[in-house]
Amino acid sequence: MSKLLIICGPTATGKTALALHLAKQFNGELVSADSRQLYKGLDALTGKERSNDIPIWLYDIIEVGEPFSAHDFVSRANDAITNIEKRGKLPIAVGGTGFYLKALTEPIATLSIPPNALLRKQLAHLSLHELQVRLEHLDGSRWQRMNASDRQNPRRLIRAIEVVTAGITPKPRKLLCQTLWIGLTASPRTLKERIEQRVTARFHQAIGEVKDGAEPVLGAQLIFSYKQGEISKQEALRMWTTREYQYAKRQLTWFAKQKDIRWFDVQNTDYYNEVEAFVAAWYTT
RNA sequence: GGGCAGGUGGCAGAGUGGUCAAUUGCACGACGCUGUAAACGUCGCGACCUUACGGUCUACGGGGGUUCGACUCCCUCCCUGCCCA
Repeated sequence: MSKLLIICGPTATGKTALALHLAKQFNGELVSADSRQLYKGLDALTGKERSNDIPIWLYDIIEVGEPFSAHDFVSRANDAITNIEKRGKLPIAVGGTGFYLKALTEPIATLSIPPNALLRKQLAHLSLHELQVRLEHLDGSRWQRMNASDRQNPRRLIRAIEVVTAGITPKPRKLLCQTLWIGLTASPRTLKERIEQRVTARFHQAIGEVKDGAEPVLGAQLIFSYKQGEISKQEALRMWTTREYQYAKRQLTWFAKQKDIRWFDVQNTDYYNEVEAFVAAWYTT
């Protein structure tokens, strides 16, 4: 059975660096599972890391403003994985977008129901309450299954109505791979420090990547404000760091539910060797 | 030294006699999320007790006063900003 190695975890833990290292050890190629590194450009803003000899799939595949969904990700990632395997190499999915990784490994039936632009446009005018009533009428059980948070989330309600309206749910394509999940983590304090360092180091280059502040990436708006002279560099850095750290915590919340992840603390000086041994044991069986 | 404007919870900033442990935003904490996921949403956020309903205490610069009752009114002191000297 073919294998897929997965490296996940919050931002700024060195996932890509580790993945590249493992790719060299185990003859692999990377498949990025990051919803922002898909964008062309924005290297500093999204913290891309590149390699001269290891290919990284799914970097730089869309323009800013171009729509892209988890479904698109699954389909392109599957193609990449197939391609890598065909050449006898080990695919290594690496990234911090938990939903993408989950969708890739546990195919989701309704994911293949495409967005209905017209419906979305109509529903966009409705109030939260109207959306709730609409969904409850259309499919009471679907409404019942939603939790208190999602019931108050217009985006979720609209998608639910969209799914229910679409009716038939095609069978998802099952990923036939033996997966190994590796998570990188660190204490909150270390995480914050690493984020701060990273953000500071990339600030200068990031300035050049921000045009109007509307780039769909953390920090873009702040950097734009800085360019406009509205806030100081120090403030911009501090706020960007805060945003990134908040994001890291959301990622940790997400991954905490993923029970099959084997976690490694990046503060442990020997973790590269531990990961290598762990992967080797799985890879050679 | 004189005049004016202010001092409210980690920060910003509402509140101007009771319905205020105090609107709101940020930060912070926890969480949810099966086609926007670095997005989107929910909850909590003085202390203590209670499974909960709820209760007790301490708080709106310090002190004093008026009042049944003050973050809100009065006096005084301290501090900050602006203006005049």
